[in-house]
Amino acid sequence: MELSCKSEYALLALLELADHYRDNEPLQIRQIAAEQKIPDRYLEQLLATLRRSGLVRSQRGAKGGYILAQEPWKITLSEIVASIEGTDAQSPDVYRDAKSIEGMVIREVWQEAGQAADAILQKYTLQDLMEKRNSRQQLDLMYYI
Amino acid sequence: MELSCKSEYALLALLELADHYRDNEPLQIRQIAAEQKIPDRYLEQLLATLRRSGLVRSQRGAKGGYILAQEPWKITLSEIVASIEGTDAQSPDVYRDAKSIEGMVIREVWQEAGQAADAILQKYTLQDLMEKRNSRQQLDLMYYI
DNA sequence: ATTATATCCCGGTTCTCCACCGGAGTTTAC
DNA sequence: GTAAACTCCGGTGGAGAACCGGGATATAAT
Repeated sequence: MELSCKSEYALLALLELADHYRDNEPLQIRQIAAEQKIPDRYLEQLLATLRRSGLVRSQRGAKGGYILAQEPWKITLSEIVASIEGTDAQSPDVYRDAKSIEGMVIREVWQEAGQAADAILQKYTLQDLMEKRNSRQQLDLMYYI
Repeated sequence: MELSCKSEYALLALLELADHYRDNEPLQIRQIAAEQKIPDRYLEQLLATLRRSGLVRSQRGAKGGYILAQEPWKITLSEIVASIEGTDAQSPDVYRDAKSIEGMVIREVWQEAGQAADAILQKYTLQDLMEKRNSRQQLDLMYYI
């Protein structure tokens, strides 16, 4: 539904990391930020979040940076947005436990809609996004010629 | 995905209006707010939004209030949340800012997920919610006996 | 006509999250 | 040991959510 800057930045960064996954050497924040036009200080926070979720590993010190913690075809978009968007540990819903029946019914429908959206995000991996992008680039090239 | 207070309040209020749809006389904000435990001054804003979207009609003055503008089985949850949550005055995609190819691919997947969620909300009407609630109440009664 | 009753419209407030910046500390390669 | 990178901490500005209040306006009943 809502595509926040956070999620898009995170996806772009992970896509960049996926591109260099074969190199087996870390990519620095600065490079990712420059390549994808992301404010570096902000990207740093997002990568820290992704690290805490185990999607990315970091190496400190000189020649350090970030690497994907798993192969690109094992990371789904669902995991990414769950990591970045939804650390809704506890919502401040004190009054929500006074659950009317209508409230519960509404919540169930909402949950169903959320699961439908998540099902879509689960069937796409980083690898899929890369391939989608590559074939798109191919298409653009064809039109250019 | 995210179930905001706004949407839940609006749904509860419309459910209340649907309950009294046969009466053909308006329900006041105060009554809805009292019945569904909604802050009345806030509910007023939401009903104003729903009115501007044509989901609800209002009658001013004494004996005034709100009535559903359409039959309960003609109002989908999709319309409701679109009215209340989304003032997404969507501009034509042609004038969408020229982003990177990866940005476009990401946006397409996001759109697909959003449409999947909206499809769920489209297949439920106010009438459906009422029936869901009624059968739920029936169930609770059975357990109570 | 006047009045009681309701919506309508204009604000303001508090709070949280987003997007982002800066500094000080820590780890590591060289 | 120094430079290069991450790590942690806090802070800012803006937007929206979730409210509250006052006054203007419309309408039914007297």
